[in-house]
Amino acid sequence: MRDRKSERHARTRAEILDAAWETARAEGLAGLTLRDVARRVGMQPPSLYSYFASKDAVYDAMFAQGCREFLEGQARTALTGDALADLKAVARYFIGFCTENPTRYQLLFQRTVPGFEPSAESFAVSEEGLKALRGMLAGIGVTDPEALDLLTALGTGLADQQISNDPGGDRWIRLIDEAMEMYFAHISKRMKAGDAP
Amino acid sequence: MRDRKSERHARTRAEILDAAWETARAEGLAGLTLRDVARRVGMQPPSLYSYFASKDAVYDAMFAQGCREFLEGQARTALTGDALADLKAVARYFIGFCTENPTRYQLLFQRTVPGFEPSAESFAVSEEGLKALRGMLAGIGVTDPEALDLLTALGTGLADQQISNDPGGDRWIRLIDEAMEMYFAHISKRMKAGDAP
DNA sequence: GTCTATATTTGGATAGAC
DNA sequence: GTCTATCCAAATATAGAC
Repeated sequence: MRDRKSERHARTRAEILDAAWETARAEGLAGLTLRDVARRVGMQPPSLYSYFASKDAVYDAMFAQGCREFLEGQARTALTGDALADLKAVARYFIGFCTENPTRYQLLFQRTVPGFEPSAESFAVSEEGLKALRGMLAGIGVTDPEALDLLTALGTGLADQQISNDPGGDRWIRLIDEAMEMYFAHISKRMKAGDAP
Repeated sequence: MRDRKSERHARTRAEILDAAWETARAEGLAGLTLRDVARRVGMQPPSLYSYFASKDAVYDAMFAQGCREFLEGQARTALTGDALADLKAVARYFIGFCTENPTRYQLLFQRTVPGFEPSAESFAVSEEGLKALRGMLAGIGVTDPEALDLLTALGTGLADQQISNDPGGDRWIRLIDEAMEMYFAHISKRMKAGDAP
């Protein structure tokens, strides 16, 4: 039988989490306060403690949610089998994910929040996301660790510049395809050189 | 005649600034407090106000100092006239500058400090640094805006990954030369294609 | 210039009534 | 579960003595 009570509890929890994201977006991730979150959901600050044990627990829930969103979106990214096309698709997904919500990007990929460390459980979700990404790239044929590192640098660089220097625009998003063509040409040449040195 | 008083004042100011850097490195940039800074220089917190009008003024002085350091290091970067070699030298300088002091990197290039905005004066110093960088790259032959954007993405991406995922190591620093070779091959091809489309 | 004392604000967290 | 009342700590900043 359905547990109407815990359903309601979960719903309210989700509502608070939404409010926390809005607040973080407005005030900056480090500037998040429970007071602001409470005001946004129409509660008094102490009432939040029925849903989250501490402010850090809120950060942790946001972190876990962000990781899940990353995984879900990744599962929806359709691959064709054509290496270059798939490389572009993965890059577009990753950079799109980062730029569409810079606050989430900051929480997940940069470590700039005061004293926050994700819980072991949340961290496991995060690891799963990275593993899935590596799996995708292995399917494309990118398995060499250095080639992978170069690719992640390119991806985060494009995302970071877009967020920092043209928020809301597409100045670096426009360069994704060109960047992937450059990268693909490079690793193709490297592989050939590796076959016959 | 020398003004011993103002010399002493400047010296103490510099000492406080050093302490602020140490504190920021230890507690995180956003976690900087005047209490900690004061303790580190052996003063009571209110005494700092003889040297800085506010906490923001401390951030601003740190920002300006970082920009000056960037400029000075850049002036010392010797170029040879060989485009690829110079590209590598500039990249090594930039990424070295970022990774050798992640706190400074965060203050100058990311915008993650609570409510801090650099003053107009400090911001001007920052602009000068970017202009010098652009000038250097123009000397190498990189003037196309999109080629420049791609290069900055590569540079910040390498620096960012190095800082975030291998602090103190050289996992991405090792890739600088390869990345610049990849980039150079790409823009060479592009230029040729542009000449005879 | 430096100190003590203090004002003020802010924000996380708890106690206990309803 | 939610509220009011409150505590406690931290941190910026000011006033005024020395």
